[in-house]
Amino acid sequence: MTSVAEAMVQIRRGADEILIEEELIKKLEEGRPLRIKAGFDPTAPDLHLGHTVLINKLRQFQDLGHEVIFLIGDFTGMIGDPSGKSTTRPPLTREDVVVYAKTYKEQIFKILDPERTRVEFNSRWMDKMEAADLIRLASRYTVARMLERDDFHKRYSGNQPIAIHEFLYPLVQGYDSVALHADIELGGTDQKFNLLVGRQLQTVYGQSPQVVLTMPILEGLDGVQKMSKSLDNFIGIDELPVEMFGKVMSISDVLMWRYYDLLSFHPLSEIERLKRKAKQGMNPRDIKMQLADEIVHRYHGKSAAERAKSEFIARFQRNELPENIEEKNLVSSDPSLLLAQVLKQSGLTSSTSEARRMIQQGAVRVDAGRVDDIDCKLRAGPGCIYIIQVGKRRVTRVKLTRSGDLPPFSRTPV
RNA sequence: GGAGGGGUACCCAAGCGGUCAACGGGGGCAGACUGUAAAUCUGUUGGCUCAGCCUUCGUAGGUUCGAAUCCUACCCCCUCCA
Repeated sequence: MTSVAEAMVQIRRGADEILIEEELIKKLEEGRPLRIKAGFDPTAPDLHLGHTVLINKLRQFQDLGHEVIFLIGDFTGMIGDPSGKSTTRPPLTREDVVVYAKTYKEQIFKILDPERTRVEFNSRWMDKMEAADLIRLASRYTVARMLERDDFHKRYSGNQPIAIHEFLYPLVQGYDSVALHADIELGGTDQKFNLLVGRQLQTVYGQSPQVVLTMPILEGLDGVQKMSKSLDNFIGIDELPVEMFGKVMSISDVLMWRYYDLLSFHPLSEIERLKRKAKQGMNPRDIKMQLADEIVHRYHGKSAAERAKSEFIARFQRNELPENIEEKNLVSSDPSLLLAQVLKQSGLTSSTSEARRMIQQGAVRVDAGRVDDIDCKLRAGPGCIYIIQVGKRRVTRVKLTRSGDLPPFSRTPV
């Protein structure tokens, strides 16, 4: 068994804040498996690296012998966590929640140990709560304290609406800790308020208050905003190895260190060594590659990571075409089709207007040759296959046939 | 319940009868430079059968040769008073 002091060193790594550390040490000294709670909104079905900062920490607690309670907030999900949001969120339907929750369950065990994970749904106790109980719960907190919360405060003073039910979110989340007798609750720094409500409610209900541990929020690919699906700045743990590798490589050098700090499992000394090397002139690109390698390896295995890396090098350092190019079959009724039409119909651009813009801006290549003629047409017929690129990342192999060339039986039956 | 302010493209935000597919900023996309980095510069950012045409300024009507701009009704948001 790891000593308390050693455990504390591990637990502190990457953590933003531990409230209150002395209490945590006391709980650890009791020597029993602690109940570690972390709540998840069943709103974003696909886990991304942003989520893993927290989940990795949960895994760490499991490795230290504690019990993780992965709480799916299916009840609170119907409210929608107002944390960090500047607008009211529409309540989810029960059906949505069920679907999302299922996806979560399928994905977390890529990181967590199923043996030491208890998956809970807060509807289990919240559904039983009666209106009177809810009112009693609500009476434990004041509006003034709610408005202390940064996001509520901003919205309130910024003339943005706050619906009453949003106040219930922190209360219910806090009550979950009561229902679960949580010893520790983990959350992002933006959850601090909610986690503290849990402490207070536990005290009110005669329990010893949970220790609150907050983890930093991981910035998305843009390096500024929180990683999230809705902002499309995420790296999903389910993504293809090549995609994943490429996305890591596309982050900025500054962000790379942030990712190293929050995502890498390498010893801190190793990361320090890399930082020194970078200062001495090592190409940050190569350091980034190590990171990309580590992350892809973690979710897809060693060989997939190696393949992703070599493909990346081939594609972007040697400018070769990717190995697997998507193929599209297009049919033209004329002997030739406008390139702009081809771009749109193959899905390389979302509209012909965009296609024309891309051509005019010199972003389009056909069989590796740049085409900037807006009136360019591609011949259609047997054997007319083109490799078409738009920008650096979009590539498709287009097979262009004439409708007359099609054998009769392949026509769509009426 | 009363009084006032406001709803413009992905976001913020101008415009207040024609020159508006709509200034400016952010973000996005593309080009140059690179390390698919950052920074910088440039272009672009409703759709189409694209030197032209069509649909957009909360919703629905109306006035007018002509409306994002004026009128009417409705919906939504905010503030203050009660």
